[in-house]
Amino acid sequence: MPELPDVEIFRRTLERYGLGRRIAEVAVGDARILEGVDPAGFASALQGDLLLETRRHGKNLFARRAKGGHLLMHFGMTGDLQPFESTPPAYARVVYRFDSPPHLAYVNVRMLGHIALVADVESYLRERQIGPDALDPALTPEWFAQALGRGRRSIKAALMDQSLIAGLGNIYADEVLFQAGLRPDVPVSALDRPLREKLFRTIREVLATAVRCGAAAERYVEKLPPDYLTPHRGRGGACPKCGVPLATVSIAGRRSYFCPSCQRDPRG
DNA sequence: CGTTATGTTCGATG
DNA sequence: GCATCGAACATAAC
Repeated sequence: MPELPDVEIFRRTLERYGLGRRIAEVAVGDARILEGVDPAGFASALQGDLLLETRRHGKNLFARRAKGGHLLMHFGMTGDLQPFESTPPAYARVVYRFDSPPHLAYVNVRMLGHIALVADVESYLRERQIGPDALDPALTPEWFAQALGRGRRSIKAALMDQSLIAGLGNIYADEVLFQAGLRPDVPVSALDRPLREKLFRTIREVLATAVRCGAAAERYVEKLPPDYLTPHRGRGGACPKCGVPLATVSIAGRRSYFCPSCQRDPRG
């Protein structure tokens, strides 16, 4: 699930159920999800701690700790953050129990994400070379047009590059390009300034819409606007705008779905 | 058994 | 240096 809109939903879940409540007990179901800390150290650090505020940056979720520093959760491809009353859900890798229910479970089937304790958010983002958050209000179309650069790489690869702009993954990069009417395999060098600025506005609009719809690509997909590509990806889907069968192409090792009729190469 | 999946990283290669 | 590609990680579903 977790791209920016999904992680934003997780952030709200954490804010609602986890903020200002004393952490009574932490259970690590699988130590491999922890980064830079062992289960005992992780549990004892958080036991008796309070989470004071949340922050999402791209696909990363941070929570500031009363004891100092931040809890970081990254969700990989299959992560989730779920409240529960008494029995943790399946594949709960870390369980945070408060003094009373509801408690919170970090769920992750494929274990591709990670959880860590970080001292400073800005340093962490710098070390990992994570670029500005895609919904950062300070970003402008002019900035994006410049940041895209002149390289030969495809626009789809650029949109998924977290060091350029953080938050888009395979699903939403496809959605943005669909809404912008651009083929995913167009090299960034083929995009002129007006196209770049339009693309930036589409990024903001698509992400904001997905967040507003409470959209996690899988569970809430039916709540997205009817002309969104996302619900039609896969299994011989058709374009929601013109009905033409979707085409696919492999870019940066990921499958891209696009409408061969609605999405164009600006070079013709 | 093979293929695929919402992410990231690393080594090899062009 | 830049960009792409495949593999790796780990697990389930078809």
